[in-house]
Amino acid sequence: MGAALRRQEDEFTPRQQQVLTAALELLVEQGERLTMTSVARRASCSKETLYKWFGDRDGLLTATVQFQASKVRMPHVDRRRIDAAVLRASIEQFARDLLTTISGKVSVTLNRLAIGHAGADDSPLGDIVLENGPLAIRKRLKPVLDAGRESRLLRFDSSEEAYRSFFGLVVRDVQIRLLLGEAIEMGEVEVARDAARATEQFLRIFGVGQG
Amino acid sequence: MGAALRRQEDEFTPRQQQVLTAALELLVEQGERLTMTSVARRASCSKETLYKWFGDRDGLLTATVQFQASKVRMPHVDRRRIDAAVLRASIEQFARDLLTTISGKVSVTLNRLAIGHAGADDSPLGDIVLENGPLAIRKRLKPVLDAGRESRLLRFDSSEEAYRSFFGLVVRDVQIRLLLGEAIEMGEVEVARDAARATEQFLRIFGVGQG
DNA sequence: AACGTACCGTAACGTACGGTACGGATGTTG
DNA sequence: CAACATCCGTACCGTACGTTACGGTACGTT
Repeated sequence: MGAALRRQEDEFTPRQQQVLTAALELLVEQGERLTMTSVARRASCSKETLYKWFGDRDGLLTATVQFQASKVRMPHVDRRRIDAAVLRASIEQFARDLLTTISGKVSVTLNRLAIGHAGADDSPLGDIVLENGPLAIRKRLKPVLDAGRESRLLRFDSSEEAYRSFFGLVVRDVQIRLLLGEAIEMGEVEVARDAARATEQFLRIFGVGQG
Repeated sequence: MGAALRRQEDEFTPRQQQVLTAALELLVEQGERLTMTSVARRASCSKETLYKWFGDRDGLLTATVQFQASKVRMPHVDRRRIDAAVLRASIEQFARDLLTTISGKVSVTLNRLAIGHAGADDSPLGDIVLENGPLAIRKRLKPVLDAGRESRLLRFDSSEEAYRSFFGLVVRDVQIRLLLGEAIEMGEVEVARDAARATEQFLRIFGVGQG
């Protein structure tokens, strides 16, 4: 997590945040083919201002991703005492959060953007997106997993490995299919069902006793 | 699986295959920003020929993806009789295949390409890539899973659902991290280790008895 | 009132690249 | 050889878009 990856929300003036919001909208609507002209028009600002504030097109895109990342504030859950029911509920909640995040339009759009840029230049978009999405949830989940282990409810060697299996069980092929353009219905019902199933399976693997 | 998604290898003349190979190389090297000129130069052909053969840039890219897909011939495994050891070995082999495929440079490149195009136009690239990668493996794995169920070695309601959990356990966050540009070492050793772990976990969830 | 600053709107520039046209070389058929 | 097809090499066209330049306006400061 380099200094450039996280950025405080108040580093952007309100007017700049309007511009970035417009850019994000256009990104969701049109993807990578947004033009500087379209952003200026949507945000009712001049192109000169865009270039003064963000340097160039890449700077605008980077700022947009950072802006979005700065909006995601994570409540920090850290439980010392925990029982089986609380543990299960916590894990299931994280599964819901993760699924909701990655199936959202903004997430799909920004992941597409970062993936597109990962091939060519060495822009920091990939790191920012990675840091903002899965890794953020992982940071929050880790103390829960550790507490579960200390309470003899979970068994694993590395919380890193446990989290990655959790990620796989929750996300499965949903993310890649969404990125590839498949129209998958992921409403509250589907998210809840998948989260419950993933939690069940996770506890089957890492839970102690009958889970 | 529409007719356009699969294409026989011999639908392309040898010279055309040379051109497509060159295009694939450039795609891996430079990603989406390959130009028609660069393809013509690399393949020692004229741009006019490119347009005559493939229509336009999108047609060339589509043909390239189809060409790559046509090269992946899958041996069809279909076992009627099966025991626990064979089942485990088969599943583990599929896990290795899947991991090897998705962590390959060509796979990463073509997935990036298809994801980039999924945002804007409705090009068939996404479907082709999906069909060629995970779904191809799924088709091969399904009879094995079914045989496992019939032999009372596995328990699941839907083989579709079982496969998707298998996919998640195998791939985890590797694919998205690769797509986002992270340099993950995935040699034979890592693939084998991950495949063994995923198989273990899969059997823990879906296996009957102590697995 | 005068000035500087910040910003909008728009016109213009430069260029990269998709796509087309044409000449010439090579090979094939009759 | 003649006629024709295929395809290479290259010059060229049109356009979209990133980037810059510039004139005009609103507003705060002195």
